[in-house]
Amino acid sequence: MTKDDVKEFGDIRLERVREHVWEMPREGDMRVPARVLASEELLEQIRQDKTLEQLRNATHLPGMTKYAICMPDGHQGYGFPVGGVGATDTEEGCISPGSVGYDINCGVRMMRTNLTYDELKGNEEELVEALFANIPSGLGGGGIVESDVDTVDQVLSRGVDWALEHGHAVEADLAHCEDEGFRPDADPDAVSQKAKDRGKNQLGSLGSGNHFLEVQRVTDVFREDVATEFGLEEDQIVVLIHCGSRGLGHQVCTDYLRRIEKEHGDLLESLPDKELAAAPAGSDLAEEYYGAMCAAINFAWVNRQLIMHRTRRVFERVFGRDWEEMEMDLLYDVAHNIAKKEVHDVGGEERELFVHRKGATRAFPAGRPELPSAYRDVGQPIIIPGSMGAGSYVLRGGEHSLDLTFGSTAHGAGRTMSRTQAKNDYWGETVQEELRDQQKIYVKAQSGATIAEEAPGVYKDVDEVVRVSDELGIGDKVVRTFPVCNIKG
DNA sequence: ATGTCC
Repeated sequence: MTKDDVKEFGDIRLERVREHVWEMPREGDMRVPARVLASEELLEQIRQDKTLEQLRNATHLPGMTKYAICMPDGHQGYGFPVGGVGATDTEEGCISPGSVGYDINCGVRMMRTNLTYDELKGNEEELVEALFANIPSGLGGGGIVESDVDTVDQVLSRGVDWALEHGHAVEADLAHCEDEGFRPDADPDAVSQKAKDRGKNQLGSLGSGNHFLEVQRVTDVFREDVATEFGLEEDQIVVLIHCGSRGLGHQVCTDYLRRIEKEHGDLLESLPDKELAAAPAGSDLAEEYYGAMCAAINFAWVNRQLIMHRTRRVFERVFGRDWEEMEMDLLYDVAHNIAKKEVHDVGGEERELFVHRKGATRAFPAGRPELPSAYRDVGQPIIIPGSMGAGSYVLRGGEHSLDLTFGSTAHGAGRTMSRTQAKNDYWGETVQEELRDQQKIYVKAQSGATIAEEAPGVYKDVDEVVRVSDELGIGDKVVRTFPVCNIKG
């Protein structure tokens, strides 16, 4: 090992295993080593906040298997880093709400169209206004569906099938969603009344922060054969939707963190950070949290489904054609804040694990039984949103993902500065005008502050994040897109 | 992320 193969950041030591793979050796009470998957450039950003310390803390969780992993877009989060993957044994391990995240099943879906950028050009203002007027966004209530608690119960237990029954989906939408838009382990009774009350008027709403809906055009195709399988080609218009489970998921996380802290204080005492609070596998609370989390996952899938279906109607009005004629079909929907029971090979043994992916995307390669038939032979589509000035990527689950990351890759570009800092450095209206005048990107938001907080300059280089994913073979580049219209909270 | 503290 040469000097360049070792990095010392305070008391944290990283050793280069090979290109883009850094290992934090096991020491003290760490149960396993940790790994950071990053280029030198991204590692230099990752080391700036508490990410590495949080990653080390995560290795203390009971039942942690192989290693705790930080993705190339990793940054500091609540307890467990955003961009973190941790797999714990479902019998001897634990489940940790902070390692899933507050926004349960925050995720991304992409819808294709058969429109080209040339056909859309000139209609950007009308389209962005129509989308903004018809798709609820921002903090607080107001959704596409104004429901009651009974309806919320149906959504929680049935997922996208509920949307299908009520005319907000077609069969093909279910077939092109992670888990077919339905987690059977959902237990609506484990979701508090308060959480349901928060969710009942938020079904079909974007929310705020980094959530958005973006019309994009495909600018680059890297793997022609896979792009063809995904129905993607250069100059095609696509729609990307990024949002989660709103107040409902947030309340589920809050409720269970509080209960777990109280009822499993002994486990809490053994952890280096109280924010990692976890329920031991097999305990009543672990079961309840898993059921509630799965219910919140279903809620988020319905949320994205309602927004997508409404988007079809908006396009119909703006372009004067039926959505079916514009072939507005769902490519795929991926979750990036989730914990799931999955079977993985660990040292030659098949084991069932809770795979916590917090700000990390499932990236299963061809052949995994969980994949829908459309993608079983090619690998799952992965959608990686970048900033509103940079564009996004579609990847394909890479052949090394099961070995390296429990079948996971990055989830986005990752912030480089706080929201407070961003508001000091940027002015929303200026950002909006520059995007329009210099890049022909039309942005409309509820609040100028949100535009400032989400200015392209506050994000890491999505190209660099994706390059690392591609070179490691965990998620392979398929196409790149560029923003056309963006609406947000 | 989030009715940005019950």
